[in-house]
Amino acid sequence: MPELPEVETTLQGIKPYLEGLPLTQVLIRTPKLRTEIPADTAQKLTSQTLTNLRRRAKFILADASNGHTLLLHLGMSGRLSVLPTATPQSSPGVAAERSEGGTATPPPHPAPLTPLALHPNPPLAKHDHIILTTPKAEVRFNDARRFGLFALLPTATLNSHPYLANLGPEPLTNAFTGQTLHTALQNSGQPIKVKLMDNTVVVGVGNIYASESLFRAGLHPATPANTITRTQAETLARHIKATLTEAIAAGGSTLRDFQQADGQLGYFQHTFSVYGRKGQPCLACTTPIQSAVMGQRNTFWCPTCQSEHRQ
DNA sequence: ACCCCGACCTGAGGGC
DNA sequence: TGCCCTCAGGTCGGGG
Repeated sequence: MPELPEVETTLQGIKPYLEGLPLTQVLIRTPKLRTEIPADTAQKLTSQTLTNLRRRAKFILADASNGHTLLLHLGMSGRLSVLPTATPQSSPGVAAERSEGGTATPPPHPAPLTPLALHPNPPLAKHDHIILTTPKAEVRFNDARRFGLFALLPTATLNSHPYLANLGPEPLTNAFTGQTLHTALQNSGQPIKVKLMDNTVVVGVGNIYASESLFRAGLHPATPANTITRTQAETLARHIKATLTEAIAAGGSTLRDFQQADGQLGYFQHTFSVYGRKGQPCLACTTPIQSAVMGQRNTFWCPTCQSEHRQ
C-alpha cells in the first residue's frame, strides 16, 4: 500500500500518541507477518517508553528505553490507526454499548491477553494484528496481506542490519540530488521506472509516485537508466521531490484502504496525472494514457508528453 | 554484478 | 449466487 507520503502521514498521525509515553500494554495477536515475531517481543516492549519516532525509507522506527529499536513496515496493505483514550467523563455510554455487541470479533490466532469486554474501544477488526497501548491511545496495526514487518532490533547495530544497511538516499533531503541520481543510474540498462523503485537508488518511491514523477519530468518510463542525461536527472530529481512533498501535504493517496492514523482519507489520488488512468485522455494533451508492466508492476505514461526513449 | 521472476498473503472486482 | 480469474501502494531470495 503505502509509499513514502503515506508512511510519513501515518508517522505524523501516531507520533503524538506514542512518543515519550510508556507502553502500558503490547498485544501481538498475529506473530506471522513478513517475518515471525519472536514470542518475547511483547514482553520486551511492555512498559518501555518509545522515543525518537522517525521514518527511514518506508520504515517507521522508534527507540525503546531498553537498547532496542522498533522497526515497523506497512507492506502493501498495512495501516496504523489511533484510537485516543476516552476521557473518564465521556466513556460510560461507550463502555455499556460495547459489552453486548461482541459479534464481529474474529477468532484470534493466539488467545488475546486481555478480555475484549474490558477494552474501552471498538472491537478488534479482522487483521488487527498488533495493538500498542499508551495512556493516551490505542494504536492498532492492521494488515490484511501480512507483508508488513514488526521487529525489535538492537539499537547499537541498527544501521548495519540488512533491512537498513543498503538503503539509498532519502528523496526529500539534500543527500538526493540530480547528481546522485545520475550517478546511481550509470551501471544499469533497466527502465528508469524500475530504478526509481529500487531502494538502493532512492528510497520511498513506489509504483504510483514513480509513474507520476516520470510524467512530470517528461520522461518515458522505459528509458534505459544509463541513457538518462545529467540534465534529465536534475529535472527528474526535482519532480520526485515535488511530487512526494505535494502528496504528503495532501495526506497521501487513498486507493483502496489507505487511511491516515485518525481515519481520514488522503486525497492526492485526485491529482494523479497518469496512475490508474489507462485509456483516459492526458490532462495536458488529451492523448490516451498508456500502460505496460515494468518491474512486475503496472506502469502508466502519456506517449506524447513523455517522449520515446532511445532504442 | 546484474536482472528476472516467483513467492509471500488476503480481498475486491469483473466475467461468465 | 457463486466460482474463477486477475489485480493490488512492497520486498526478498533463488537462479540464469
